[in-house]
Amino acid sequence: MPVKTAEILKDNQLRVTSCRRDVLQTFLMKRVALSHSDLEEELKENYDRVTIYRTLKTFLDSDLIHKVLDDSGATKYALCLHDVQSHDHEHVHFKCEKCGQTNCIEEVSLPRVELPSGYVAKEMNLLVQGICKNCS
Amino acid sequence: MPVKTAEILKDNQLRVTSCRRDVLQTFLMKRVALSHSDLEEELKENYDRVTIYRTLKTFLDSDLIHKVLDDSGATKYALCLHDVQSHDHEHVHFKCEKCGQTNCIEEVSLPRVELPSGYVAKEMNLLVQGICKNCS
DNA sequence: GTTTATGCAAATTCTTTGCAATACT
DNA sequence: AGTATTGCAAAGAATTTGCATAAAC
Repeated sequence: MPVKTAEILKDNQLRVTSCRRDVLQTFLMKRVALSHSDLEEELKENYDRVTIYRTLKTFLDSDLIHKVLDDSGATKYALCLHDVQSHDHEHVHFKCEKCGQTNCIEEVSLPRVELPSGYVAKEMNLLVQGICKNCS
Repeated sequence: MPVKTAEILKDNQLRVTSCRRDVLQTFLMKRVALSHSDLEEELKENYDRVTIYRTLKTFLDSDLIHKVLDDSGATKYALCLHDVQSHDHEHVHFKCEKCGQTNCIEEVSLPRVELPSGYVAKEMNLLVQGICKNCS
């Protein structure tokens, strides 16, 4: 178990617990958006369902993760580690219809969208669905 | 009760029932994305919760409505009536942080996004969050 | 008359809350 | 030692399924 996870938690003023480290580690390894049930699947031997819910909430509050839009109904989350210089509030995600995985596309930045007057945009999320690199 | 709803249902090879007409009518009147519970709120005197779920599923299968992305966890739906000449698979929605309403922005078309090679896009959904025209 | 939709009951799944025991700093 | 986190039980939403009745074609 790398120390990296402990450092990330400390950097975010969070107590270092093994559940938090393991959840963080799972995000780092999988590198795709994960739902609560994905994490539960992965970690249910070790941690209670409720603890995983609370861990996600804690990470969300600390902006360590963010919600990833999904049309499946399940709420998914992804890490936010790369956000300091890039645009914090613009996310492009790709969801593959074959393998079901959703990942952040970092190579692409969201084009400016001109909204009708009166609208103030604070955050933009683009979800592209189709076939991913691995499945095509 | 306008006949319009019956025609729309027939055009989509669906049986004309009063629940379907009322759900459709609600979408036509409200002109914003609605969740199951929004509809239940509106129609609970008349129809069972389950029937509304099934109506939504039927409409979804017929492409009469589509899912609207939302980061609140609740699944929202919107009508797809304007889709013949416009781009069927590109939706821009705006969710207001003040009033909570989500609506389709028809004035804006989604700019082309260049994906890394290997990716095939079939559908794109942009969710913009901020303050809407009415609340600003 | 045949097929499809509805309502009700009940089962599942998803998420949250309270509280005592435990782990972190 | 003091504070925050965890696990367990249980409550509360959200969603699905089965089946008999009712409505649509």
